[in-house]
Amino acid sequence: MNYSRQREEVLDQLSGHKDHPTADVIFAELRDRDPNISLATVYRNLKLLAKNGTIQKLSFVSGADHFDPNAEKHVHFVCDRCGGVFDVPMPEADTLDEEAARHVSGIVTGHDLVFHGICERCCEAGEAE
Amino acid sequence: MNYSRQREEVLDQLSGHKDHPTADVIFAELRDRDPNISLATVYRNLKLLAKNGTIQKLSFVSGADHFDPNAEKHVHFVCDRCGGVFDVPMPEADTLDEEAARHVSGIVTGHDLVFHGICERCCEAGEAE
DNA sequence: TTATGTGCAAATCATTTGCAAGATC
DNA sequence: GATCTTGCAAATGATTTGCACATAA
Repeated sequence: MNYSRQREEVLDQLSGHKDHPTADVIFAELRDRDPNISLATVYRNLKLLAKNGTIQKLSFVSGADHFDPNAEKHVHFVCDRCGGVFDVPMPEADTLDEEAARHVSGIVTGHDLVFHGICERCCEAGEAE
Repeated sequence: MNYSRQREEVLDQLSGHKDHPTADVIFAELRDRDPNISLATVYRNLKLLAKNGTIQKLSFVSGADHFDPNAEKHVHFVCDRCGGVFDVPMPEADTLDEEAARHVSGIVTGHDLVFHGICERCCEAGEAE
């Protein structure tokens, strides 16, 4: 894989997010810095970075895919009000695959665990009304 | 909601599946019985049935949405070889929301838990090679 | 006979791809 | 200079929608 300025910008921009944005959010933000960057390039690089294990693609939210700068598998939380995707530190989830293996007749290789609800920020915004 | 033959057919066809098919699979199957049914009608009725709680839409598999004739929340298993989606009886998952609430600063209302792996049938097919 | 539901085709949204031009090694 | 990457526009796949016609209550 050759170096590319655009790829570095994409990774850079994604890394600055604590929520896990979609490709078009990254694209819109990058356009300010680099008005010529194209959406296709953002998609291509996010895909590439996910494939080589630098980042992680989150496909479990309905609608567009989200991207997580942390490639390690972990638990997520989706706010059903604002659509934001956040991390959940939850070590209890580490044993889930072994538990599932007892209930499944095939081979279990991993899992996705995603909680839904209302994030702190949206809860506060709701109270203020 | 009025009665409609097409809606009944859609529910009927979905209910006959132990895996959880996509809209276009249902559509292709129904075309045999009812050559005039349209894909839009299948989508409309699946959406309607999901909204009124008769069935459940599964959006966590990448690619097209899958539909589950059982509207009760439960654990799923996705075969990464054949793409099939199956149920996993796993009572341990019932306490996950309470556990997550301890790690999340917002409100937790539910979760999706999906295991990945190779289903029994694909395992057997693999051995036979 | 009014509200709903249908079929079709066109529209929309997310994502990918072909291709000629530009950047990297 | 050969290979990789980009930008753009067109293509693709999943899903939705507008509209005139058909059906249910």
